[in-house]
Amino acid sequence: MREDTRSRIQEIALKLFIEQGYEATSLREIAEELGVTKAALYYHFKTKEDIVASLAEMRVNEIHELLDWLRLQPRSPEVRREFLVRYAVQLESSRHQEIMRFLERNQTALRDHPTMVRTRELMLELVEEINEPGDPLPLRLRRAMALFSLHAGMWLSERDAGTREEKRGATLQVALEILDGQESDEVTVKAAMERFGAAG
Amino acid sequence: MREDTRSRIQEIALKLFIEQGYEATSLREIAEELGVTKAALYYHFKTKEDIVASLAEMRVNEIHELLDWLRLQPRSPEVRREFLVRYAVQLESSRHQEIMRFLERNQTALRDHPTMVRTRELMLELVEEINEPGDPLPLRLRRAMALFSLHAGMWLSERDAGTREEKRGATLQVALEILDGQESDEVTVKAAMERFGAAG
DNA sequence: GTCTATAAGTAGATAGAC
DNA sequence: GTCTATCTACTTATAGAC
Repeated sequence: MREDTRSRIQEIALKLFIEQGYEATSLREIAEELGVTKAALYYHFKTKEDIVASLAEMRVNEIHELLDWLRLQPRSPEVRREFLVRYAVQLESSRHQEIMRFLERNQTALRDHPTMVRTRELMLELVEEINEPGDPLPLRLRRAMALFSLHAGMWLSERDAGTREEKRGATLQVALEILDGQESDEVTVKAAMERFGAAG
Repeated sequence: MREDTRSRIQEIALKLFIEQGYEATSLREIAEELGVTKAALYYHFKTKEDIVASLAEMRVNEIHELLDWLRLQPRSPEVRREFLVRYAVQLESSRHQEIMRFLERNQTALRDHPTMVRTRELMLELVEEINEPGDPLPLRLRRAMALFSLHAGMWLSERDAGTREEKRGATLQVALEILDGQESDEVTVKAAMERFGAAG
């Protein structure tokens, strides 16, 4: 089947790109792990970059969905919290978590890649949407950091003690605390975490 | 002069490693930009990895200094704030800021490099030192995030509006807010920022 | 300290048989 | 769809002249 080999290539490439980096992973390695020759890869993907593009596109679509939703909402504290929860839920989806890891870890190598440029643009638009035009710099920065902390939590919690559930709960809690400047009451955080848990 | 060429190699290598990535930068490029041949590089550095090691070592030394200081202090809110300020001051030193950018952007490529492993270990020890053994996970995570936000602020503020002074002030302010859970009064933040400004 | 020349290997990519 | 064989263009690294 055509689609099967294609997606196996994506799967293996993604794994190796995360482990070793994009530049350090050769098509030979991908082919070997798949049990075929390099030439076979070229039937499914015209170039090495095309493999990257096919992976990064999935992420672009996800962010775009979120951005479309956000633009239909008014700018309010409630929407910002809801947005953070939605973003966290998206991060939890294991396939997209891997793709994001790949994108994060290969930022420099893929700097000028069109899908990469698009991803950065969309992320900046997200940050703009959760801020009001006249907001002071520290407030803008703090909101951006709240979003960013969901990413950071991902890698920090690899190491720390605790179950997976505890870690993702803690990460979301901290992100919400940062967003609201610690004003978020326990009830709000608890409610958000329940929604978060239900979606995982 | 021997030392002169050696440090010019480091300087150019650092620049190219940041711009293009470690793997994507060849010794030919470094040599060309320096105006010598590849062979000349090999007189100063045995391998490409040795150039990296010489760069990463500077960072290791800086973190170690901070860790040594931190271990002599009691674990208190004041010390944690003071630590954040010291860390921010270190980040401001332009040479080390570049080295850190290099390390951040090439994490995957340098994953197994000894100096890289050492850097990660030291960072984790710093995080341990600003936490008490029995602290709950969300609190631990938030403190780690405060430290991390100083890094994030570095790249976020590349884009945002405002002067360099405003940006670094805002970044430190946000980091302190995250650390204390917004409890830090204005006076404390102002005092910290003044110290920060004096060191830049 | 820097050069020329070259070794030895790998990369991404293609042509054409099956 | 996958193969073998091959091309071209690099790469890191070394030997030895100046």
